[in-house]
Amino acid sequence: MYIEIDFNSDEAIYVQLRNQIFMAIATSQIKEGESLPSVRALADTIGVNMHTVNKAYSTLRQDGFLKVDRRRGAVVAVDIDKLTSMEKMKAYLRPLIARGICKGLTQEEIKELVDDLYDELS
Amino acid sequence: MYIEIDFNSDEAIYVQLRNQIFMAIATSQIKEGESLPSVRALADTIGVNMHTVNKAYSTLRQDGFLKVDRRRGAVVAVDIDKLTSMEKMKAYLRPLIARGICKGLTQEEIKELVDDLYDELS
DNA sequence: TAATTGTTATACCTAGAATATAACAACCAT
DNA sequence: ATGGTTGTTATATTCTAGGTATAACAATTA
Repeated sequence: MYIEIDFNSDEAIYVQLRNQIFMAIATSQIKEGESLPSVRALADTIGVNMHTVNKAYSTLRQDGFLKVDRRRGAVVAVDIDKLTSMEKMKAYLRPLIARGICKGLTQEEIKELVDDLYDELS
Repeated sequence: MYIEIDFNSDEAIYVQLRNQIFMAIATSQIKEGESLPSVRALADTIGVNMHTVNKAYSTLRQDGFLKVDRRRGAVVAVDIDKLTSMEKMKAYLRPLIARGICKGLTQEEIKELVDDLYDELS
């Protein structure tokens, strides 16, 4: 699993970490049932504190992407709840779509971006 | 212009403000060339500090949504730069799409959300 | 002249992000 | 059984961002 953190970004490290794990799961670089590196190991390889990784893992667990097994560590286990997922996605999407409309992006242009990204990420 | 701030949200006030102005412009509640309330007036009506509104206006100006005229205040003036807008949209969208793919959302389901939101916001 | 415009400056407080140690129970390999 | 590793929790510290509070400025407007 390739993780790259931009320490000059205004985005929190644990958020960058979370997003990259999203992408790793989406692209099947990590598959359902497989283990993630231990919090200490990952913290060491990317050069951040253990607690920063732990926070990323904790939020991923809380949002239904990981389950924690004492003997196997953090294991990919995605809770599928389509209704909730659609609602969340809609809420996240709303300000982005509004921004795009202001900037003159058409409905088709936005959906082309979705197509591009969906291909890129699956 | 109806602005509603959730003071219990984890989202920063100036970000909520920014997003609602996006939506107001997208839905033509405020139109190109029209003035927004003064920073002091808006701060007063929604019950926050002047500088919080000023920060929202400043970022909107920096991102090409407003132009500031000394005599007319903050005026809606959207800079259309489709290439940059598409790139930004793609960057914002990427982690969201990844999240959706993990949760089992199909390409069509996501595009339906885009359709719904585009209709709602234009 | 008096009031309002965005803007800037300064100071303060609080919460969140990140780091640093340290310890815990549970597990596993040797 | 010992030693090392797992996630987790606790405590403390530093730094930054968000928000508030006054105050002042030049430019504009009534």
